[in-house]
Amino acid sequence: MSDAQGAPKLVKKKGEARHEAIYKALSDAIIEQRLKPGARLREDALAEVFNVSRTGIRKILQRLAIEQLVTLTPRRGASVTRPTADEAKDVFDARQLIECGLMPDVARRMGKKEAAELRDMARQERQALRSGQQSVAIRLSADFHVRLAQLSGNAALAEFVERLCSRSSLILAVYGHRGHLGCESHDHDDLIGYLEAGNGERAKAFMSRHLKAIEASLSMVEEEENVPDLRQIFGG
Amino acid sequence: MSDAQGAPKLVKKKGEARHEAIYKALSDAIIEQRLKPGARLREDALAEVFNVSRTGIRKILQRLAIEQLVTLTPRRGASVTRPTADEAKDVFDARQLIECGLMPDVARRMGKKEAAELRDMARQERQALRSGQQSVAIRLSADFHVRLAQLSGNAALAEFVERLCSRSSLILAVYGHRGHLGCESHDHDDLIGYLEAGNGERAKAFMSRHLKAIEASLSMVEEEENVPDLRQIFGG
DNA sequence: GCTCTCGATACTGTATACAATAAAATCGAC
DNA sequence: GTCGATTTTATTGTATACAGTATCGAGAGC
Repeated sequence: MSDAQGAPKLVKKKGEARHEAIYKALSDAIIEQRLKPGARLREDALAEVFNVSRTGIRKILQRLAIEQLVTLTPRRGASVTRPTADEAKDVFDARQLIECGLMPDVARRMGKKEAAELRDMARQERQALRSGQQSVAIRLSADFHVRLAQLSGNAALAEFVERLCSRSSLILAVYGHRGHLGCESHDHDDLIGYLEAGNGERAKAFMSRHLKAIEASLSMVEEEENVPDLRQIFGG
Repeated sequence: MSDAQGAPKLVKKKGEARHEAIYKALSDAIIEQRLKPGARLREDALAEVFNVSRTGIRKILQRLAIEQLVTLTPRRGASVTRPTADEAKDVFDARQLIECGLMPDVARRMGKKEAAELRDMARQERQALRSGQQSVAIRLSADFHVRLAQLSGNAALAEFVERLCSRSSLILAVYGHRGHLGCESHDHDDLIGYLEAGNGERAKAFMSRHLKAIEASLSMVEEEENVPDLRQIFGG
């Protein structure tokens, strides 16, 4: 899993899949902070790096804009969204309401297979953290929360959680200190325990503390911006 | 308000605003069921009706697809989404969780000005209902719920409610009987009363009953599809 | 030396043209 | 007469070319 999906490899998949791959490469790069908030994303440059025309790039940028990972300024183009403190508060309040509210349903539907899958995800996350890949760990943590929401069986809410987790990753990447990661090492394992025991109310309370702890760990200090080298980041 | 924004008037607004107008015309047409679920939306036809090139239309269709008002099938093009019963359940469960959870915050921030604005919206809704414009009333009802969510001060959750209300309108347009509208005549006024009195808990309970009542009023019978005449619908 | 204006440049916004593919219709065979 | 294969057509996917606009730099005036 080392440096992950680094280079898109210029594989000539047909249509659909190619765009999806570019989308994922971009969103991962943003979430893992290889593309830092404020970085401009020029259509020409991206088109060249990924070997597609600007048409396809624009489609992807628009999607990322709707998910609020990039900001689309009318005649200035796209740039990686720089989340504000207010937005951060809204996002974590929303997660508090939705994710906690989902826990009873998740507990009800949690089976052996699901629990095993979640434990595996938690394990991968710890491993990334141990090997110093903090930003990768942040993304894996988000994946965990999303998978959890999907287990509730409500697709609409799961999608919202997915959006909120993406934004959270961006927020964590910007405002989280190095060394003090948002999700404590064993929180996720403890949570799985409560859910597997069918104790929805306890899981709900635990999730609430868990999210509060993440939010409390943020330090609201902004970093400076710099010009990104797309070729280096994507290895194109 | 009669036949509303029927023809886009071919006004040559510059760029931004033009697309926004087309987007609104389309989403309103879908929500008010002038474009029925399953109706195909051909890019050429839309481009001609709205006097823009396919490029702009595609952008708008993609946005509508993300909001799940239209369904984008890979090489088949766009069609108005036909919500399933499962989706309807998810949407109303999600509204139950989010909108009810928001009521305490809304009650806390509700002032005289906000209450007056909401009462005016409720009045317009009743008026549309009285004059037999059921689908317009459905849209106005959605606007009311969205405005309410915005008053909570949480932009992220307000956006989610907006999405859920759009989908609800589509669901109501499809599954609601004629004559028995989702939102009862005075429910919204009663709700404003509780909120203005600062009684968040009571408002929360009332909203819960309100949403349950809407969902219970649905009859899960599907209608047949037919080919739409875009020129007639948009008056182009 | 500073600021304001004018020009060049770089980038996005939009349309159009071309290629690819899936649905439909027609023709032929059984 | 019906089923199947092939051609035709309709519609989306993609790239490219052109136009418009904002930004940056240079030069002149104060």
